[in-house]
Amino acid sequence: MNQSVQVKGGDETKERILLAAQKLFAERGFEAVSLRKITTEALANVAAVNYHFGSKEALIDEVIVQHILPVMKERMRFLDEAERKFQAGVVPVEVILDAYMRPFLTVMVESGESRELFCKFMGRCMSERGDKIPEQALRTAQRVVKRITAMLSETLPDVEPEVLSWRLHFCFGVMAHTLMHEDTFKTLSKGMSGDPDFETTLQRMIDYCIGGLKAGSSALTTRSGGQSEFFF
Amino acid sequence: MNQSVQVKGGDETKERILLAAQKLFAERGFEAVSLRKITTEALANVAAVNYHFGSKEALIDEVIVQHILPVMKERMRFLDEAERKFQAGVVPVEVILDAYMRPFLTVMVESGESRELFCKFMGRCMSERGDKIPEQALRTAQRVVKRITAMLSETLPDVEPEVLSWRLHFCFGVMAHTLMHEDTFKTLSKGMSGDPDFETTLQRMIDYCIGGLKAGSSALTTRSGGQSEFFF
DNA sequence: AATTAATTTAAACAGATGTTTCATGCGGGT
DNA sequence: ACCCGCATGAAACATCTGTTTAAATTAATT
Repeated sequence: MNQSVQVKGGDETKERILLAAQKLFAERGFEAVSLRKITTEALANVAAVNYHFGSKEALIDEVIVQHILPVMKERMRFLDEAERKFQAGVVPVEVILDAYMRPFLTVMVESGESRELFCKFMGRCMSERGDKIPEQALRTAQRVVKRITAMLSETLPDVEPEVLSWRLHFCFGVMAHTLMHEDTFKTLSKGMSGDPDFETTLQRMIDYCIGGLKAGSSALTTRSGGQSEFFF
Repeated sequence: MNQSVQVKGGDETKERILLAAQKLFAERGFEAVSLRKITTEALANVAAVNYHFGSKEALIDEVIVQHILPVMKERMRFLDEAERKFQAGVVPVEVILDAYMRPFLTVMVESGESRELFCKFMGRCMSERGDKIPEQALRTAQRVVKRITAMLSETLPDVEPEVLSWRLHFCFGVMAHTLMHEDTFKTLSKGMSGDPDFETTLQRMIDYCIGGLKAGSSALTTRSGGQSEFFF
């Protein structure tokens, strides 16, 4: 029994690098952060990155997967729960959207990460890396989106499939933009209302997206709802 | 009669650089494109950038201003038109949103730029440069957003100011994400419907955003609507 | 035609980039 | 004890980054 023997300290270096990378990626973006900055922050050697991960690109992929997979799994869990609860009829839009967006909150909380860093990182994943998600995360993401699309079209049978696909992507846009700039938006609410927690932001996004998904459409119809390459 | 004397060919080099920069920025992002790649594409010397613009950052700013200002002016024009037309009562949401989003289309058309490049460039402006718009464009952008916010709160008096501010930013998100990934989304509609033009995309965004702006909100209220630093 | 200014060029700048090499240290296993 | 696989470290790799220099070229003015 010796498969990957790191009984004691093991590769705490690897962990430190992953942590530093996530922080710096969140703050400055994937392209903008150099390996030196990462390894300095992680108190490690430059070569350690290529030793443990193979390349910068591979490091990026691993940080992304490590953050996205839990979100996807949580989404699946919420969707399961929703379908169990509403197995009599269709699942309401707000429940689907909640299952889609809330995981960001739950995963953030249980990972104990700072809200700002987590949000920015996720936002960057969507806006800077939306078209090159690592294979591993991609498959899960595809399953989630397919499932949500299916559930939504049951709940909103009046919305044409193609229009629904577009509107779902609009929901992505809302999320990506909001996560990215959550810290900036908080100044939106710096009256006496204090620091609105993420729960408030979440609810605002959901309210808005419900309205968007249910909206009437002004004629202009085309056929066939496809699937794009975006899966956050 | 000699202020900035470039009567004939003048600074066509400057133009070529601006054009090449805009193209490459659209394709790969601001940080990712080097001056060498730009000057090679523009058939110019590397030093030409620093000669004509001063620095890479200044070049970026100029490309952005050059693209954003026309959009802002067009928005103002549409808003004027709308207020003239509806001076009797309030301006409908769809008209405000149209005035806000359509300028992308009109400016794109009259500048004769490729749709894909134009969209991606604008999308990148919003998602990568949202928090550092050059001063010149910032002032105009602020005026536009202030005005739209004011008009919207007249049209939707039931939506609290703070909620409305958030929802307007959600509209930004929809636009940014959509512009960024318009080319990808087009595969969404590659049934027999052919290539949906931007007019269709525009209408879909507007429909969705109308729904979002008008949406009911689930309790959860706080006070005071502020203004953030985002002005696209 | 001579002078001046504006533009373009090749070359070099100092520093940063991702990656590789090779020597060193550390740990348990037989 | 030895050895071996794993992990680290300092240094060098070649290439690329934005910017600057100073000479060469072009164009406009007098």
